[in-house]
Amino acid sequence: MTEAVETRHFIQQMIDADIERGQWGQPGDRSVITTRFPPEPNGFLHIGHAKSILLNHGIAKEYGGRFILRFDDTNPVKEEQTFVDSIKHDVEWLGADWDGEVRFASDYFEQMYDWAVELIRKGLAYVDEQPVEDIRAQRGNLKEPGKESPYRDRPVEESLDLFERMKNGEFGNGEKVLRARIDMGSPNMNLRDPLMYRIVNATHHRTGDAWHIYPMYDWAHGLEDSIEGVTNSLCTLEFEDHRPLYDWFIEAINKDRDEKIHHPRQTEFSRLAISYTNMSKRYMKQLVDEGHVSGWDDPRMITIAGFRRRGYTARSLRMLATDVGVTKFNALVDMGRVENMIREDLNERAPRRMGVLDPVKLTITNWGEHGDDDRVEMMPVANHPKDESFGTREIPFGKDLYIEREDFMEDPPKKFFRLGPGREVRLRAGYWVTCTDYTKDADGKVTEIFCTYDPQTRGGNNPPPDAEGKVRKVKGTLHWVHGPSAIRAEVRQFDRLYMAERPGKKTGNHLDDLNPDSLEVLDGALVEPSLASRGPDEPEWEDGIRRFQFERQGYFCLDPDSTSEKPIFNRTVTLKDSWAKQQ
RNA sequence: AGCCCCAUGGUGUAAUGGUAGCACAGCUGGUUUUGAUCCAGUCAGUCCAAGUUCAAAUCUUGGUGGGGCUGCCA
Repeated sequence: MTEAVETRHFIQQMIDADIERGQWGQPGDRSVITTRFPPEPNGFLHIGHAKSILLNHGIAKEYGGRFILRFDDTNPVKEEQTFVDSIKHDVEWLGADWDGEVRFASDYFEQMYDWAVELIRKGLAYVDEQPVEDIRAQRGNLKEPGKESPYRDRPVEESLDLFERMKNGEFGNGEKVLRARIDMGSPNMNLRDPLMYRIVNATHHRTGDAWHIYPMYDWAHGLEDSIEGVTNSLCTLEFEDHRPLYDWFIEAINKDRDEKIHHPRQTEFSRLAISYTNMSKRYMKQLVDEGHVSGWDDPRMITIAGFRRRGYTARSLRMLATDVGVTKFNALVDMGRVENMIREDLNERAPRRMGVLDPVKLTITNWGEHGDDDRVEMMPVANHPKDESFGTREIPFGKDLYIEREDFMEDPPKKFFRLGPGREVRLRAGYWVTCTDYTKDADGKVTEIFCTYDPQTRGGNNPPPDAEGKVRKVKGTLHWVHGPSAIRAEVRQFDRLYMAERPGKKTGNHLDDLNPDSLEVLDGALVEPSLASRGPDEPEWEDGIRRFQFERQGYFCLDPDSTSEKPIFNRTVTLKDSWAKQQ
């Protein structure tokens, strides 16, 4: 055994060095470290956001600093209060508590405006009034440099006047913009006199009609970070080319200024990508809008809400975030890893139950040999095979049972360790039974299985040795339910939404890769009666969602659609199945 | 094509000029009243080329491959 060495990712190492050097104040002061998660409230959060949230929150906590939740609400036409609410809920659910009040970029509009005026005064920004097409054409392209706007050198007073009138709502949408005066010949497109403000005459979800101009991302973002004292502005790789602009704006404000504003450090890391999924908000919206899924929280969706409804725990997502690490490499994480994380968590924490998803009737023919056909025996069974603290419960066993249809074969191969004519199996925590007969309907579907039980195997225990000292053995153990006491339930089984590793890669349309069988609803499942109410062995799940392992089947959670008459269970993930793999 | 970024087993990730390690997956075996779990073992890697150096996954140069950038979105 070698010592487990804690390895620190490149961002942690950079922050360590910054602290040592005194980048943010006194050398060695860790508590200044401030991070933020800056979502735009225009949709639901997905698993990729979870990585970012957990990274930012984790760093702030590790250093004893602050983590800020800030809504980047700079585009009134796309943003809504409902998204603010759902995002707050998701961040909270993940366990990423933020420090202080939730912030909004819109709270800083006045300050940003003042700084923009300063830039105009310094000759670093100007009002352009060309049509959008002209501005676009003048930007040039990847090979050719741009051309300067005819308004680039207009007098400062003129820009000042126009900018104020833009603010006052004197112009229509798109009639004028404020641009930074940088370099139309820069090989970095972001530096070709980028827009700072555009005119949007729309009602903002928080500021109402107070503003007619709204700041662009590049101008606004660094200022928001600066105002909040963010030390480390962490974002994804595609913003790498924006960093020079991020720095330029802060420096432009600080130029010729006595009181310098805080200059955060932007660092980029690779976004989370998972096979058989797509993180595109546009794609997800299309799935919802066109009804390919039931909503943003459809358990097949990779939104945080979707994972939650599927039965994933926040802990499993945190484990995943740690597992995938933080790098600049464009990695593709296998969906199997995500599934392993929830298995690992739920294996430890989920109490065990029995439920038969696709039932077939099994009758014990020798149960009532002494005239007591209705006899029901209560069988004790452990709620967790490895953790005694879960305790035990009692489940009823009697003449009329149900087992899983796939656990019986009329003509089973040798390696099939389950039930077949003449074969003996153990019914978990029940008795050993031997199949003596079965019936089929006109379609050839098995309708009922007849067995005898061995009274010497109560609790599923081995029978006593025979005269020669040999103990009879069985290869298989099946789950089952007692018919008269079982609860009828709906079970929703999910498979991956897309069949392609990278949806849409081949044809350009992700819908082409949709899995037509991603949802299977089983209406006639039967589960043991203990599921009717919360058992003493059920953990205090932080989100209140009841989760179980249905033995030999997988992990399931109770869906909010459940009623008192009919519980609905969502299959979170199957158990690992080496038998299925053999097939 | 201009600029920027990236490259270690199948996958993800360490090694910060000095023994290429860990996890997951796979495979083999053991335990097992879940074909689960658990345990043991095992397979498998530095994109290519040149250079610097006693020593290169690590530094340099060139190539190859992948990603990003031409919204009045963020």
